[in-house]
Amino acid sequence: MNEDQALSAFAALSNKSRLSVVRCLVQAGPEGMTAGDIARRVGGSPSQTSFHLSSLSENGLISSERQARRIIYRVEYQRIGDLVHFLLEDCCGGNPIVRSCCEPRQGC
Amino acid sequence: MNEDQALSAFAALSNKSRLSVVRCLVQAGPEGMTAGDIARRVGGSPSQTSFHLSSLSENGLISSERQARRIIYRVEYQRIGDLVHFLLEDCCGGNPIVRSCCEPRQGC
DNA sequence: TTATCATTTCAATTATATTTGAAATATAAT
DNA sequence: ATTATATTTCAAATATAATTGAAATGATAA
Repeated sequence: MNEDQALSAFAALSNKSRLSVVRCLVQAGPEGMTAGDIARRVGGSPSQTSFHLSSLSENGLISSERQARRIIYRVEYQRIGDLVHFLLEDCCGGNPIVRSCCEPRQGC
Repeated sequence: MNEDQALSAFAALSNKSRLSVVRCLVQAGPEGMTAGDIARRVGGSPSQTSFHLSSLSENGLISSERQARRIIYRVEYQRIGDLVHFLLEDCCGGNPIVRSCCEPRQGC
């Protein structure tokens, strides 16, 4: 992941509705969730939610697949991992304080 | 770190100038860097840079200390670590793919 | 093939963020 | 005291992002 991609990914995650979408999809797991269900769950209008889903898709943080007339969205863990990696290595030079926050039980 | 703090931190890091500031301060190390030097380094006007430094400070991503007529800024690794932790645990539920990207050599 | 459902797209509005340059503040030097 | 340096603050202008509601698209069912 390069700098511009990281900047866009940070922008995508800096919006409350979009962060909710990501969390929804993490909860939903590998089956994913349809656009309509996501909209209902995060409490947004269809067009509003579609706008946010596009933003997350364009950044590769989620992916989509058409299934009949629904569109199913799924979280892309690898891409979020790439962002974490960018933050740790490219941005913070592998600093041990930051890296220690990746351990489950480490008081961060 | 709570959700609102994470949202603000993502917003802070989603700007090119501000991300440059953070990288500058990582390079500078524990001695930190004065506002003026940061401005010159990232190629921004004093007032513009001050605006971005405020944004990063308010989010706790950097800290400042007055030294005579200069103000020295330093990166707050712990806070960036907290954000990484939020992304890994609160947002992604400790997903192993994301967590594996914290390892230095793991192809992320 | 007409109607319905799920979603996206678009243009207009509203809201938020950033830049700009001048003025204000704070500290130090002459 | 006056001047110079370092930084911030402020208001105005500009740029970017988000919301809204109506219309368009795509897929299925009657």
